[in-house]
Amino acid sequence: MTPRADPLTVEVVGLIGTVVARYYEEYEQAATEHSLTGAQARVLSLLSVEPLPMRKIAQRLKCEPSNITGIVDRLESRGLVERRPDPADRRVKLAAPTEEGASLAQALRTSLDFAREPLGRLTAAERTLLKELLQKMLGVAPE
Amino acid sequence: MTPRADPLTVEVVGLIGTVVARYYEEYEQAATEHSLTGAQARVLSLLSVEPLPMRKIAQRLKCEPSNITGIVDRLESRGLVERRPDPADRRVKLAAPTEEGASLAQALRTSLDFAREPLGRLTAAERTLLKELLQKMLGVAPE
DNA sequence: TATTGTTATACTCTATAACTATA
DNA sequence: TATAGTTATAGAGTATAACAATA
Repeated sequence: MTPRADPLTVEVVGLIGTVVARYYEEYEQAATEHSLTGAQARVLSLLSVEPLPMRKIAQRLKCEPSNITGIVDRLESRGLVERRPDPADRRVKLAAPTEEGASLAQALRTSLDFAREPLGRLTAAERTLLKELLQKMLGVAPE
Repeated sequence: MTPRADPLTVEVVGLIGTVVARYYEEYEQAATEHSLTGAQARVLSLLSVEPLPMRKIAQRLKCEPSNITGIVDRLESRGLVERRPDPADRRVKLAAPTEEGASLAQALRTSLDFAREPLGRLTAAERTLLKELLQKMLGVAPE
């Protein structure tokens, strides 16, 4: 019983597509301004929250673990990330941002103005309403 | 005067990020199910609306025109797209979907259930509200 | 035996620059 | 001379398969 071709749903889907396209463009642009590819920026942002095993990074990015080797290699060669041994399991390598990597991740977050600039057009009440609608749409428990 | 670190805005930005990630995953998955890459699916979808000169495709995808040559080559070698001369300008080649390409584009649209399935969780009134909020956020004229 | 990370390979996407054929 | 499309090239992301080290 999902809504199909009704004009309202089609229009909302189109709007969401526009949001997605704009978000992606701005993300890529922000990454490029910091001399990172999109994939590198995503990995660095992920690691700036907490160091992760290579395997976990692949799971978060939904790609094969073998790809992560190259991405982390490039970040490491720029001194933004380092590989640490995991004391609990010698097979595991934990990727962690260096100080420079952490501050670059911070700068990246700051320049990600998307949704902050457009959200400026909404009042606080409207933002709250949007939050609730997106939560319901995504099936996220409000609290 | 854009809202910065207030918790509400941060939360909405996070939700939009989730929507974007989910949309992209589902788009890539739908493309893969039809043995297309994401880029090929985007080009084919674009052409299914109307045939376009190579140059225009690049503008729409925001990439260099030289990339389009290869993408259209691959679609053409699978019989999904053809290059037609433009009667008005012999430099121009119009890329257009074949019958098979058009029906594949249609199938792709149908399997893009994102936003249709999640939107099913919203009532018609809520979808209208979401539409209006997104329009205001994107600076789109309501009509 | 199973798992972690890596290597090797092949394909696609990407930007840049140089080329061709038209305009 | 300018523009449309292409080719050539190099770098990056991707999946697959096979490998070494460790569990």
